[in-house]
Amino acid sequence: MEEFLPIVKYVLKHIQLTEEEEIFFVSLLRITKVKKKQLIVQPEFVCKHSSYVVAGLMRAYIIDNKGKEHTIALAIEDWWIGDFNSFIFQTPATFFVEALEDTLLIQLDYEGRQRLLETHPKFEKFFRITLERLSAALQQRLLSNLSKSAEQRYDEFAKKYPQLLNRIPQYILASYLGFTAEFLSKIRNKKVKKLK
Amino acid sequence: MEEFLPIVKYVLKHIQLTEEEEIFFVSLLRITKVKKKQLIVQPEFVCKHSSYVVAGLMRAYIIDNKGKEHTIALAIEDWWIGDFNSFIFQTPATFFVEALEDTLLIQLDYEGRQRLLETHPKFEKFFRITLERLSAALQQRLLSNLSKSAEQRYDEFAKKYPQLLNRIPQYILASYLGFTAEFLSKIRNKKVKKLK
DNA sequence: CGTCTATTTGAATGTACTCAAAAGCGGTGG
DNA sequence: CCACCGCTTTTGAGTACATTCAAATAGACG
Repeated sequence: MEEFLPIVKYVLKHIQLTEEEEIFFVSLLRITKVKKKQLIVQPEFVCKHSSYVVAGLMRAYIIDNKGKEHTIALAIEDWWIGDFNSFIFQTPATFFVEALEDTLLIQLDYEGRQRLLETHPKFEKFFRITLERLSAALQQRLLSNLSKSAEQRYDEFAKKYPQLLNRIPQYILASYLGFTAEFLSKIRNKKVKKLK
Repeated sequence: MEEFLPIVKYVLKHIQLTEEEEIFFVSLLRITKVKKKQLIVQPEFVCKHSSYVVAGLMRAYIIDNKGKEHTIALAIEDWWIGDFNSFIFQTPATFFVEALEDTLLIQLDYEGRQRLLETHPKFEKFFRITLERLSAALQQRLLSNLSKSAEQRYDEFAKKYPQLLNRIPQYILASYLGFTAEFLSKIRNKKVKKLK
């Protein structure tokens, strides 16, 4: 049970659980270890699990029709990742989900989630709250893309996730922020020069 | 009660209700009529209601530090609108929410929603499902902004919401899609010329 | 109608992209 | 432990997509 502690703590932040509820919840989970560069979701296949990151770093991305990657989500410790659309509606994925570092995941599959919600409706509240936060974050990111320049978005990210800045390859960060790796390099270079 | 039928139908799409539940839910609602250009939310004030559009058209937008408007959401019949962050966390709004047409709203205030969730946990499921759909839609829009050109985004919108195309002023549509009104005009002009 | 707001048009500009090549860096095997 | 290979980052020149600003035109509403 020890190994499921992080996710249980996460759930307890949002709802209270009896011992029975906790045990049932944990019984639906499984541990998965993935190595750097390994894919856990890919286009055409249905995304069967929602994955909670215990340790490590994951990302979800697409490849557009020009062959360019666009990072739709990043997830470090205590975050969730997957192809959201594919998981919720159990339709073929459009994203790749890969490990950027060796990563330890705790996974809940779709059937498990369904059973959990049917037998323990208390978890509806848990998912409702986490979805509120997800929606709020997505809206903020959209707003940022609509109203800010590339450099402003970079600064915003650097301020919000300083610990991530040196953990993610720059070409991936660029694809997350919505511009090219070359341009990110130029933004950084400009900042270095300014400091002198 | 008649006037609350649209919203009740909307809820019934996602969860089943007993007569008691339906009556209690409706007791928490109120009808609001807003005229074109009228604001129902503005920055600094807390967004107290979640608004369901019965008839008409609303939009949520911000004004950035250069004085430009960015439309974060549009809502026609059978959609919800508000300053999501402000409503969920009951913090000061950052958006304006205004009517683009004379609009009939049904509103649920924050306290009402809280009471509803506390006394009728069944509604957790309702909000969970609607939030799943909201998140999925936001993610798709973000993806579109990350990976597509202005013209492609316009085409996508035109295909997805043909009925909205001639109902929204073009400068607002442009601010929703993430480019300027002038550029939208040029995109449209180009299309007209191609047809000849 | 007249006025106010929205759309169009054009020229100049800017931000970010493309492509290609060089430099840097990190891991792996000999 | 060093040399090499592959991947990431940097650099620069040329380009493209989209913006800005200003003025003209078209539309909507009282």
